[in-house]
Amino acid sequence: MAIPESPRRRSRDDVAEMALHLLDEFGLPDLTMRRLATALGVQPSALYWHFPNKQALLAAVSEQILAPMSDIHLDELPLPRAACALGARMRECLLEHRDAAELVSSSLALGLVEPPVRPALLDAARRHGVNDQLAEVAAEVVVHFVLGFVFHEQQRLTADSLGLLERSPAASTDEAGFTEAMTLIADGLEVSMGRRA
Amino acid sequence: MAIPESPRRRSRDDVAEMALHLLDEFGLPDLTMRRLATALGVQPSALYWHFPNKQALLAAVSEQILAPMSDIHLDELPLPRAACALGARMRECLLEHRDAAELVSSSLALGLVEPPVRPALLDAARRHGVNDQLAEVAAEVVVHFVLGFVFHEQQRLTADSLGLLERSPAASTDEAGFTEAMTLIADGLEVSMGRRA
DNA sequence: ACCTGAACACCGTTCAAGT
DNA sequence: ACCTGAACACCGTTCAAGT
Repeated sequence: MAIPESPRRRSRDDVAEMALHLLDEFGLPDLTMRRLATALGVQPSALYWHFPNKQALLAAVSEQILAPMSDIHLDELPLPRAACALGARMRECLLEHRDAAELVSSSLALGLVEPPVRPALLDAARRHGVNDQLAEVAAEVVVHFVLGFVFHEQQRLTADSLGLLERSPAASTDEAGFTEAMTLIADGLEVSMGRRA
Repeated sequence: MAIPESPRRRSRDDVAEMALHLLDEFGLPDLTMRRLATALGVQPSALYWHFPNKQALLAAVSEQILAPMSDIHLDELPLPRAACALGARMRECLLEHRDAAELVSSSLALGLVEPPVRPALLDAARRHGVNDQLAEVAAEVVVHFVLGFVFHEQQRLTADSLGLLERSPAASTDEAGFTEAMTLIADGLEVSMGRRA
């Protein structure tokens, strides 16, 4: 009398979601198409119906990671403070998921994902009558710095979870270095704004 | 009568040099241990006598790429100008070799290679009586920004050498964006120095 | 529309054994 | 000291065929 389980088919989103899950559990090097297929109860070739290739799949995962970026509200923050806030938020998003900085970095470089912080920063610039081009430069500096910084941070995380790493001086003193660097960038931004005004 | 060619053995440096050559010719994804072995006329397993693993080999290649960093002379340049000069030099080094930014980025994150610009920047700071810690922050910002920027730049290079890329508006307007960003960083550095003095 | 089965052309790494 | 030969345990991707 039991209605036979219809063999549930997967959507594109199901696949990306499972990929993110595997990323957190096993890390980027072990996020393979074959592992992902197995986790979904499917043949590896089935994934190629949903995505043209692995890079496209990884781009979808990148988008998931960066999705929380859009519910930040900067209100009337001036450009330099907005840059700081966006950089900090981006770091938080990346730190939520294992190897996220490396993954997003490559999706971004390949142009498969839109640079985060850019739209919000352009918006903030316009509200305060600041040149678009300056906002573009700021976005580039912030995005690259944050990705590089967190990349480094996360590699160290997995390195000493692996037991390597001779010196591990308590937890990370990274937090302070990060905000200090973001302040430096904000200061530079302020000077540039003054020069143009 | 001919003296038989002694089967020339390879040094560690020979291997790294050939790897750099293959990197330029075929790019990072095609720089495999097997290809490298073939190019050297040797079995893949032979490489593991010279290097414990592929990452170590790639670190040696990274060092070659960054080697020209050390023949820059900053003389009496103040810290912000030194940062600009070092960033620009680092970009030049990276642009000399295909996919260099991606490669160096990962060697650096793994801690297998020493951060370029850092020693020279610390030196410049000391000569001018600037706090070490500020030089550290500056080094981090510059290194991460340059790597991220050039990574992006190089990915676009290989992307449109591959024929992809819908819009290719003449050559790259990257040069201008880069110097502008470095100036922004230098300005921030100057402000920070002022605050501490 | 969504997936299977089977194959193709590769990978990095290990290890006993040779010279 | 430096390398061979052979194997192990994998990869991403394609494609005809199934339902």
